Amino acid sequence: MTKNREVAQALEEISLLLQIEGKDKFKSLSYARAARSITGLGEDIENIRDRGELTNVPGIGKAIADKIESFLDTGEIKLLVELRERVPVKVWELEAIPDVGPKTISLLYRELGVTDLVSLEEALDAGKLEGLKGMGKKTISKIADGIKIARAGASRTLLAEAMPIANRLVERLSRISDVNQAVVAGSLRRRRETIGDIDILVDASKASKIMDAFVGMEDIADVLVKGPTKSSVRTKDGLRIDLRVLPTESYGAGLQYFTGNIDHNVKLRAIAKTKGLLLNEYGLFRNDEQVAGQGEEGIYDALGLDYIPPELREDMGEIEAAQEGKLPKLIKLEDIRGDLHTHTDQSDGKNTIDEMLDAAVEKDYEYYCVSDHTQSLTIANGMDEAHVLKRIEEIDELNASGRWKMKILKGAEVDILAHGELDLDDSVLDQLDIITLSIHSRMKDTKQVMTERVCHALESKYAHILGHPTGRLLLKRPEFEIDMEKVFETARHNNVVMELNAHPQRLDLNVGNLRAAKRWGLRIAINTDAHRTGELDYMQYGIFQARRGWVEKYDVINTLPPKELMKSLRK
DNA sequence: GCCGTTTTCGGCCCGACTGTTTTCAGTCG
Repeated sequence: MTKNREVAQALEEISLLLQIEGKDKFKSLSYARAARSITGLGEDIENIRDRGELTNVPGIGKAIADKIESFLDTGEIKLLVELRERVPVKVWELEAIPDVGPKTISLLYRELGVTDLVSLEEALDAGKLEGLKGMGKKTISKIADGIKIARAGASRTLLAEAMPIANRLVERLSRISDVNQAVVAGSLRRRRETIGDIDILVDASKASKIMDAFVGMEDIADVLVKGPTKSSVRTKDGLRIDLRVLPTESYGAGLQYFTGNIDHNVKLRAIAKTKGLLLNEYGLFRNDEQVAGQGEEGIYDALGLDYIPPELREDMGEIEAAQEGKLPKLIKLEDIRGDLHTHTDQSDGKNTIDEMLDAAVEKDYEYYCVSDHTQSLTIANGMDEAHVLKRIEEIDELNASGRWKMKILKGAEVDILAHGELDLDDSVLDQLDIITLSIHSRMKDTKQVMTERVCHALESKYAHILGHPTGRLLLKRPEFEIDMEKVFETARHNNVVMELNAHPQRLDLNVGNLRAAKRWGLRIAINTDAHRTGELDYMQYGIFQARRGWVEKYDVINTLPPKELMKSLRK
């Protein structure tokens, strides 16, 4: 996956440099489009290249595919090298300044020789920006302020951190009189793993009053934009919030437009055009007559598309599927019948088994698997064989007691050791209901070693589920190097289920891997990995991620009734 | 450079806001 980021960055840089050169606008847009597409892939671009399917990726044609291959083979793209020579500007630094784009960068470079933040600062201090075309006092001071923001770097926020903040905002806005409804839009509504800002849409006829209330809220550090229908602020903790107000008759169109993503919207508007229609945030229009717009459904319908759930709106095939009536029936939270990966205070969890079970019953689960860590994970107080056997006895007694109206399953999260051996003796593994295998050590193994190690573990007859298969921690630790296609193939042969770990910092598998797992005919287990009672709520984030990965109810084993669940795990 | 319900050429989403301008260019989403 690190390669995906590198390729996307290279293409994005080409796009920016082409824009700075100001030659062919559409060519530069193509590179940007391709870069966004790769960013949204999830799946390893190297695997796609190996299958010879690069040009199947939306926005990638022959020319860009060749450049990607060149980058993967040599680490270079000739065009990029040449562009950097012609325009030796550190685009990433300058582009990060708010309100500074290609035209401004071009002007600053051509007129003043500015190539990075340091030389820009020097030019500012020397008063050299004054007198340049379009550079008034306000623009110059904006640039000066923007340098600090560029230095701080773009920050992203976990979905699970942003969602409560956004919900509180929506609630506050809803309470303003004249507001009919307020709702979260943007990447938050698409349930992306991390978000860059919070987008909120308000349905109201009198916008100005709402704008005043919005920018006047506590915790607002800066007002970035304020107009009659649209405002942006930055909160004291650095989060950007965009607010758009639209009247009721445009609410659906506004929601559609504001949910995005850009490529999804662009394609929809192009389809509208072919039908002699105009689509914007006010509605879908034939000449001046509004054909649809109060609800989102009406817009998709009028464009000849099935309704596309927000989580799929990334132009990754969903529009074509909607045209053909082939959209997946996405899984829902209510479909889940139990949690198969949870911890207690017997290893590194914070609550007792009784407390966890009480919390699980609250969720109306039909089964619940207790799966604490095993011995080699000493830092998590992992259990040895004797401890696991004691736990097995205990759970048998709990089940016999009938105190909880659900089946308590005996499990363990068994460490995969250095060469793919399992961290418990077979005689003990044999007595467990569900065994989840996980990597917690040697995460810097080479791709080949890691792949062999995991695949060897999956070949064990005790391998039921592969836990958090790529080991990533969002915004913190990248996925470890591993050939997921090999892993999927081995899992397929050995009837091993892939976990979608629902912890908001993991969401592991990612979207591309979920779709790839589906292609392999693999089944998924959506598990919270809860270490305390409240974390059982993480299931909703797993469902969000599953939906983004086009996962349906029948793909997921913990939607099955208890008997069928156990049957499905048999070797 | 990409792409196809105008299909291998000729298009390429659409509008809000800002600052600097006297009507618009640049940026952003």
